[in-house]
Amino acid sequence: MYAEIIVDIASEQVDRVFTYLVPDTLPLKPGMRVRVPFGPREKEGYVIRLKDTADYDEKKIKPVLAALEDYPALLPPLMALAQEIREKSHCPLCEALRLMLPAEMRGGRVKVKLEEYAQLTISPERVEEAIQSQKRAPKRQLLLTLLSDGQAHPVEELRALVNNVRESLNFLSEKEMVRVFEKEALRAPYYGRAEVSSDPVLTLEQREALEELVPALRKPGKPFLLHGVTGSGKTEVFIRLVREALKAGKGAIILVPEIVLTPQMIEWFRSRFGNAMAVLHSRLSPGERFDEWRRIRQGDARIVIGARSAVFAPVDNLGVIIVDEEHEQTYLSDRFPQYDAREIAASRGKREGAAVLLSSATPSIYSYAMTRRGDYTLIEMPHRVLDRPLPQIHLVDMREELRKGNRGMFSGLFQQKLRACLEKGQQAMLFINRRGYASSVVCRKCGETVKCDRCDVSMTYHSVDQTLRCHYCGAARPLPKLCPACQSPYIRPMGIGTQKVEEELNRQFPGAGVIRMDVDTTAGKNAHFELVDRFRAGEAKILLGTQMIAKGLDFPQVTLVGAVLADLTLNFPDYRAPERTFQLLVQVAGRAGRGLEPGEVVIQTYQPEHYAVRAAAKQDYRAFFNEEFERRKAGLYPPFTMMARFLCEAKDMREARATAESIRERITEEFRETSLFRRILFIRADEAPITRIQDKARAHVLLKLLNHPDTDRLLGRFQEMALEEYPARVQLEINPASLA
DNA sequence: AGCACGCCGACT
DNA sequence: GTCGGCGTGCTC
Repeated sequence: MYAEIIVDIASEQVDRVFTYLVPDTLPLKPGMRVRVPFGPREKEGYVIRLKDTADYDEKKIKPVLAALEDYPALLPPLMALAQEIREKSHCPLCEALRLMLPAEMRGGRVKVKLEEYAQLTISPERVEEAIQSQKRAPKRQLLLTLLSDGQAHPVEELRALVNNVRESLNFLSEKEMVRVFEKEALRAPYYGRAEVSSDPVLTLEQREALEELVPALRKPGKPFLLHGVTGSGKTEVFIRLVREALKAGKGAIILVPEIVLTPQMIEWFRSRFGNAMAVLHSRLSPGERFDEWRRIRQGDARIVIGARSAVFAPVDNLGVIIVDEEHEQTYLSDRFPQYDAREIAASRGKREGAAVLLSSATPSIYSYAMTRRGDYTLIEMPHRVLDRPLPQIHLVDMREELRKGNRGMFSGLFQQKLRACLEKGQQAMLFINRRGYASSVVCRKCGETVKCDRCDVSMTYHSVDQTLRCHYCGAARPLPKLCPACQSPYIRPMGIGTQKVEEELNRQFPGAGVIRMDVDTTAGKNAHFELVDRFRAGEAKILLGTQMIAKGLDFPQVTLVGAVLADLTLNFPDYRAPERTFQLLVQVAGRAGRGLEPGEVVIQTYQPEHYAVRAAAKQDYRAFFNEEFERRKAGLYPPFTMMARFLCEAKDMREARATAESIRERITEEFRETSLFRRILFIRADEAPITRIQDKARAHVLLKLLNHPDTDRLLGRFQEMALEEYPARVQLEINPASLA
């Protein structure tokens, strides 16, 4: 018997199967991980296929050395999915396969943890007799008493109750009254005990949504898009749908944007499903992640809740994949191989016969457009549960404030509302989409901003430790006293970020208590949970934060929400800026009025007439969609077109530019005479907006293409070009999340 | 990805 | 003479 094996080396040159001999003693199955000799050394590999004959010189064929697990780590549908990813993103198969496994599993960096247990071997009726026989050994008597229920007890637990437990156990196991054995232990991530809660009564909208969704568990079809306003009870729909899947003997995957942003989602699920649920996200320890993965693989956990990569969780007999907050950018992978978790969800759904449900209060333009085309089925939930009103939204024109002589960061209206809110003993949330203290440090004499010398982006001032930090590479250095460019002393922080707002709140509202949540205050493993818990407990009245407070949080005591400066996202040089601004403002506003008291929202902006801001203030998704859709059609933006970008990184800009230039020329030459060329709306080679990141010079070729059924073929050709030899490292990106 | 094999410059 | 530079090519 022979096995076709992919060796775990991420290189185009070995991206093909190698034939190995399967020893008779080794029961291999496709999907198993193995250890094989490869050239002069040993490597890990994946069994792709077993076969009876070899199509390679048999004298050269070496045998498989060992299996790394006694079960296939890769399920067949996930192997097929890896093939699909290889073809789509033109990466070596082994890199696609790696997506399906916890990273630490490769190279044997995590081991199965074993735990010692002790259990009676004698029948329960004979325990009393045994205890009597140990009259002169009270520790053995105690131990026998503890074990008298016949259950297996962890030795660690017994150690706390009995001194010298080892000695007594040794004696009792020699006398064959007790046996000691090892069992696999699972390091389960634990976030405090979940209360077991009962089912709330469903609203009419929730029931109607479920009537449409539940049949799809048995007869999947098109993906669904659930458009429900904030607070409409989408989570309860997910829970009931997952329960129906379980009843049908199937599993479920629930994707959330960034798991640490939605501790409540986890708690809701945990309180209803307990240990049937596994959690997968980047903040788990390697051991925890591996054990959660194994619980899923073994079928002990049929429900998986997790971030983007959980879409590859080894759930057998999958019933449904839910993508919550489907408009979020986090579903696009930023690492190679690039994938879109929503696309993968759709592909898995189709391949494995599972229902696919995308959900959002502010669907992406792409997904909503798909419902218009009939490719997705739209389900709407336009009302909040218990008929709670949507919050009242006030738009404040900050130019007007300036004219009135208010040069502070808070408008008069906001100050007044916040004061009233605090006086009533209620809580407020404040959103500013920039962390740190100030946007940048500017020299007022020469106008120079201090930039990171490795990355060419402005550094941000952090007042806690008086440092400048680069938000791209994390480099930190002290605030210079003199301008690096002109040596003048007139250098100072400009603009606002969370830290500066925090200072201002503490100054204007002393005693209210401010909790700040941004990447700087949530570095620790449980920092999010702790901050959220402290705010929920009322320890502070104001929660201030970046976008991480905009989503998924549910604080009934919050009646006021403020967006300090809505324009920050609006002014990004990106065609998605209006979409992002609209989504963010609606999500932020949705944090208000989730309890008994109605909520109010104050949006401060310099562009109150902008359609994204206006639509957000009216919470009118369709108005926004229609306007944005027309704008994209007129401006030839996605989904009508697609962007392709060849990012070229090299030691110096000359090399990076030369590479970009030669790619541009090759494309122009190669396609000039073909019909494909007419679909290229523009092609441009240029330095990237951020010219250096981590000391690599960056240039790119940007292409805008009209969509067409054979666009994939064209992209395949581009991909081949990107793989050729250049002085710079080249990466092809399709519809990149950022053009930086 | 690694590691061997292989063909040309400055050193005990 | 030889030690070693890293360019090309192979790994079942």
